[in-house]
Amino acid sequence: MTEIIRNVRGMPDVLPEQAVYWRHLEQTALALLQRYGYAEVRLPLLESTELFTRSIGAVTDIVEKEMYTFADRNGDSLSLRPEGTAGAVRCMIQHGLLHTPGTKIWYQGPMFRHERPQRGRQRQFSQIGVEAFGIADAGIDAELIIMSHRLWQRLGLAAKIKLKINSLGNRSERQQYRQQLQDWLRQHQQQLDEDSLRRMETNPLRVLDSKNPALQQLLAEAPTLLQQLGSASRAHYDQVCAMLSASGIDYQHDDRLVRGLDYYSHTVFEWQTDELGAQGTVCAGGRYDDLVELHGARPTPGIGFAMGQERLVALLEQQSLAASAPLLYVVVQDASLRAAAMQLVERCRDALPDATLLLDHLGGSMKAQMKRANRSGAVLALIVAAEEQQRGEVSVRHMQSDAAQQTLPADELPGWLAGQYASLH
RNA sequence: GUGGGCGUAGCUCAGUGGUAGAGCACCGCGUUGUGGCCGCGGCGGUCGUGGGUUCAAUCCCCAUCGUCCACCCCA
Repeated sequence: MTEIIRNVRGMPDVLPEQAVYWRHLEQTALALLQRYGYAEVRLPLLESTELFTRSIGAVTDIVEKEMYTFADRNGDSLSLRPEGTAGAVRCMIQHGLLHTPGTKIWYQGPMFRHERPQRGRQRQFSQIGVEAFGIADAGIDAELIIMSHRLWQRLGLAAKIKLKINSLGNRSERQQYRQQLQDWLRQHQQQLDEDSLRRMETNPLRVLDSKNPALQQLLAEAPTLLQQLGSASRAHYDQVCAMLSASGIDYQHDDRLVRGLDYYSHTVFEWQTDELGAQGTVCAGGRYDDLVELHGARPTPGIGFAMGQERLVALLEQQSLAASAPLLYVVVQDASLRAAAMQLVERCRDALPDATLLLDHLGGSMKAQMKRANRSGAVLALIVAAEEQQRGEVSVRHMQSDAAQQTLPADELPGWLAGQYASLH
């Protein structure tokens, strides 16, 4: 027998039952983003590899070992996007959209990282990303966070998701801190584990993320970024915090929140849940005031965040989403009546543009068809049979109540159905 | 990339060194033109794959692949 081909590891299918939650998430998010003035962009999945090495940071794991990179037929190095901000920035610069300050965009789609799959982590995963360009004021930092909080509320997830924030300061403050932290870590080398010793050299800020409990205790004594901030950076961060407080947003300042990507500066934040195991970050982002300049355009501040759709869907699946039942399921006595039945259903569809009307195409005994009608959850079953047909009539059976089956002229069916539909809504 | 758990029917799982079972699902019958509940019957498995031990392996051993969880990384 021919071997059955499976999906590629880490690239999962979304089946109908789950897709309902995806739709719900995307529709809810889209409506909210529009209300805050964000415009949609559609970005390619493939970009020049250099775009990512330049913006994400050459020594990050994402670039070093997680990108799907390959040579195009002409030899160019291309990569499947491992995140969305780099492509968004590229797009904005390329099309001159940064000349008008205050451009706000969003995008949605799959990202790719070659990681070992585990709960809440796939090789192809989807994000909804949001970016605002050209706004230096702390108000946009706060608004982005407030907007995301509003989304959690809309989705009924607010109680499960907590906000952590920190400031990484500007480039020079961060560099100074990096040096300071590295020195401090060196003094405590003998207490560090293998991973941390490695990161101490390559990316010392990441040591702060360690999950090793013994290390966490030690790191509580380490110098903090906040202490290192100059007055302007500190004022910016304080403003963000003040605006969040004023809006009633609960947040927790976290000295160890440093984010994985190199391009962040100033405000960084993560929305986390403890209901998804080890991958609890459901939405994360921050400022990247140097990124546009890094890509060769005029310096332009930026800020954005990305939501992990799989993770949010996993939380949404804990609640039930009422699927709307079909109004009608059409049962046909024998195949010779199917054409007439189809015409009748189409007339009904003309009269009820929003209702779900199903015609049985599998045939078989009426008993078998009625079983399918029942399983479909339809409110009504329409029976198209020879005897009624000769009188120009059809029968309607109420599947969800004890009401008696009734017979009515086929011509009156669309109008009668519309009445039934109206009484249900 | 590292470590651990698990791979038996479409799904959830039980089970035994002598080549397998349940529940659910699916199909049919109990109505000559009518669902749900109930009863009866049926379909469905190279027990992940390859090798080894054994008279004999789905069961024991090894390898491999897949999957899940954690590390790592991060949405």
